[in-house]
Amino acid sequence: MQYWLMKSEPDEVSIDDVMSAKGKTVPWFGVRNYQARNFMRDAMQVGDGVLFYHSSCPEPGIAGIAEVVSGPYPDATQFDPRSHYYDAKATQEQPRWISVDVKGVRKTRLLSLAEMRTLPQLEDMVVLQKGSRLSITPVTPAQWKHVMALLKGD
DNA sequence: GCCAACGTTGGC
DNA sequence: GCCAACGTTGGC
Repeated sequence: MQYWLMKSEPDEVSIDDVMSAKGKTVPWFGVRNYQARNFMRDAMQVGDGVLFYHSSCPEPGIAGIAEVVSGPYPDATQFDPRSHYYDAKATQEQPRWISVDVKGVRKTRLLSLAEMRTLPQLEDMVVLQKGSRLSITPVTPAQWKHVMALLKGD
């Protein structure tokens, strides 16, 4: 059992989109970075906890709690020429990119990036490190607990 | 829109 | 394998 922070642009998939999706579950598509892909492929397990983070938006920050509900499988968008995420070098036989399914647990108040940066308990979070751009980053149990406590009831 | 930081590509 | 050029991310 591990914990992750996963970034999504709310214009594309917001926490509200997840909570209103069928089964509150969405495929995590569009990851096109090998490090992030490898986390999904090699480390993530069903039941892992996810901090759902809104990025590239007016108020970036943690917007909800989710969980991993599938193992890795090929990301369908890599095969779709009309998709923004199309990858001509990917084939059905040899896919390059993968998805996992993520299920919304609950929407929370926004724990903004600015607030996160004020919390000493979170200062070592990978996502807060200078220059960190990875869309999927590990979260320690202590960090997870602290965020859960902060968002309890919100 | 700016720009720092990082990732990828491709020539050599 | 090196590394310059270019592309992307993402906060501000």
